[in-house]
Amino acid sequence: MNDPFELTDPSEDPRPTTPAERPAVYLDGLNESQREAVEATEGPVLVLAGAGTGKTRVLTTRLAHILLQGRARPGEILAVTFTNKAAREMQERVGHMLGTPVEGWWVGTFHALAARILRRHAEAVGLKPNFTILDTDDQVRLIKQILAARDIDTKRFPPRTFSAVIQRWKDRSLGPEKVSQGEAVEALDGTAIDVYKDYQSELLRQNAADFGDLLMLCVDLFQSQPDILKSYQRRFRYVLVDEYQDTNVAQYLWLRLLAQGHQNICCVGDDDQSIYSWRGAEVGNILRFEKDFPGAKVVRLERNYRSTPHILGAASGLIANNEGRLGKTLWTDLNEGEKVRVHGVWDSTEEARWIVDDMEARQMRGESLATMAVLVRTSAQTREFEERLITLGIAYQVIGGLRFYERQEIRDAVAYLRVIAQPDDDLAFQRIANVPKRGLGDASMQTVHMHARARGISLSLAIRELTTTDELKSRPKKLFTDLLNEFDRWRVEAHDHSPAELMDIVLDESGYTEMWKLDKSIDAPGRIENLKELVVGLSAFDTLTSFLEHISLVMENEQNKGTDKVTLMTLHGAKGLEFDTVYLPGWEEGLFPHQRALDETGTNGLEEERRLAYVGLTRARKCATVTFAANRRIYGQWQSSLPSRFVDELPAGHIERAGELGLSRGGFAEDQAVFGKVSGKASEGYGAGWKRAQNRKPQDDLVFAPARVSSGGLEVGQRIFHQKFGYGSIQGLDGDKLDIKFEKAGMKKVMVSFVEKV
DNA sequence: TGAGCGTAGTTTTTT
DNA sequence: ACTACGCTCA
Repeated sequence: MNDPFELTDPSEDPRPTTPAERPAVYLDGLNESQREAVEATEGPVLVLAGAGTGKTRVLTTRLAHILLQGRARPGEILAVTFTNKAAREMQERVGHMLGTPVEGWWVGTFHALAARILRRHAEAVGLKPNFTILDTDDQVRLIKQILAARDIDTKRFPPRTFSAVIQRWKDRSLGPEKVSQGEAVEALDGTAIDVYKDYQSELLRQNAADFGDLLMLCVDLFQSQPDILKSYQRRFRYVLVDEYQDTNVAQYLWLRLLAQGHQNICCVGDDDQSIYSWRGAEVGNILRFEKDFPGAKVVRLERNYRSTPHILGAASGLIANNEGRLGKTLWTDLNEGEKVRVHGVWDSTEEARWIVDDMEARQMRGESLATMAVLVRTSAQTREFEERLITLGIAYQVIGGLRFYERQEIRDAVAYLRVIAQPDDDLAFQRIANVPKRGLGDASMQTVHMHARARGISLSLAIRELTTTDELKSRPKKLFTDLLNEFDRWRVEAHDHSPAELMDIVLDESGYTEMWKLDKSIDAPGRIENLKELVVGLSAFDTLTSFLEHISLVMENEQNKGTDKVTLMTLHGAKGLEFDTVYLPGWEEGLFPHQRALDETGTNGLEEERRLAYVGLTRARKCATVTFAANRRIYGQWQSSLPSRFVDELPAGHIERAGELGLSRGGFAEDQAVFGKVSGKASEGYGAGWKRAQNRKPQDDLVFAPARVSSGGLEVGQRIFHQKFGYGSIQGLDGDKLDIKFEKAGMKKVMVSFVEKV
């Protein structure tokens, strides 16, 4: 595998051999606005690329155009993406367009590019060039230790909460000293800022950086060292950014600093597809572009090449309910096609059955399974689909879930390599010090820990110092010394062995593989397989350092393609993909839009959920099907649910109720009786949600009564039970929501359908 | 050190 | 309903 960042100095880059005068055949076939986006090479450009409007084509053609015109050498171009997949695709497609692989240009993810810059100037921010990059798991483990040292109650504030707060600060490029007084006092009772300070100094001590640091420290570097910044500004004559709507403040600052001089920055994005605010993305970055870069050219790509008019119409009608959009009008030349099907079912089991049966019918008609996808709001929803698919013997793949390097055995093995590469890597050392069991239990680790902390040194160093004192008992002292000697030996071995060979040696000599061989549990053989796979993967690397960089920043899920399979994944995972046939199950209030999005971020949350629905619909080329169930199991309990408000927002002219409704009527009959009983009492204060449901003319027969509360009598003072918040009493009625004072959780606004009378 | 038990949490995910 | 965790006790 190539290191994507193998870089030659720009002066060594060969000039493109193609003369600029050559007729630009690669521009043929672009529509007018696409061409405009490609040809506007100078100055700031914002390309608002609606779903399916040929964004990737524009990006790659623009890059090729800059190179072919001789405006820049490859090394003078910076192309930034969010995912490795996107970076790889860009690399491949530009190479393909030019007929030769492009080498020496800076294409990659924000994090990989920032890491690369940071390694060159590590000393300027207090790191060494071989610093370790910590992942989420490492972060949390480190925070746990800090909380323990500070005696903070992890019951009240779990480590993850601190991790999240710190990450959000880093997303905004706020180091501990830059967090405002007000925020510092407020966050987690003022403890977060102290933990943040400890966390940062501990990272420096361990010569490590987390994902957020890569951007934040790079911004710090640029701001504190104008000369360094200038050198990069001069180097990168053209800057290109994909998925701009997903950038956070740190990334925005990073880009702005780099593009400040020449202002040749082209950002491509779609505000309607911004679905990552929960991990720090700021839609504001895209909405503000013209202010940040005065004189910016804005190009709208509105011609859609993917979906039929009905699908496009449904999606556009839906997204029109959002406010504060930059606004685009998607259109297409394609034939009308089918309307978006909307289908109500009794419960989630029936939903899975109905959808999978529909897929099977298509397969019988000769449609390939690979053209079909089920896009869910939450990953738990895939389970019932899997069960049904297994029953019918239909091949499927679930995208998402645990990744290769997130598995325990892989992380352990990598931890050995990390300690070899960097003796100060305490997190890695702790992970494997007693794995396999060496008799180094908590007690002796504690002693080492205390000494290390007191002296402000790494665990390895602490052990070395302790070998001359009596603080450790003689047995653990010897065991620790043996372990350190092993590592010293492996470090020597590392000189004349490839990383793969070294891994082999270490796994063998440490007894790690042996440990799993002796393990009787069912997943042990699989783990040994994974370790073998790791060694194979390692053989592509020449140096330990390049491998470690790869595993923390570039490594991804291997998805065995080839066989014809249906795809199951979350809506988030589907961004950027397309399928002929798309199924969108679970369009119910509380699930989609998700209750937590509504509770935690209100209107903004709702709008983001709506964008998610928009993303889902626009994945479909030919056929989109929305379904919702009257009953669904949530946290193990059956709850009744109302169709999502998004169902109402789909323009009537573009949808059709699926013909098979009759199938589910049997199921409804029972419900209708309940419904009748309830509706008589509706006037007693069921609220607008109920009325909304009952007034819904076109879909009257798709409306369900929440069985839970159907015995009526929801009024102020009523005692209720909520699955998540426990017991409480109703304080007020507000539409389909209730204001409830919970005994433990305090005041909350919750959905009618989620409470039970007690 | 490890099994057994009780409690809390259960949206989305990249790097 | 299910899981993952942290704690207790043998």
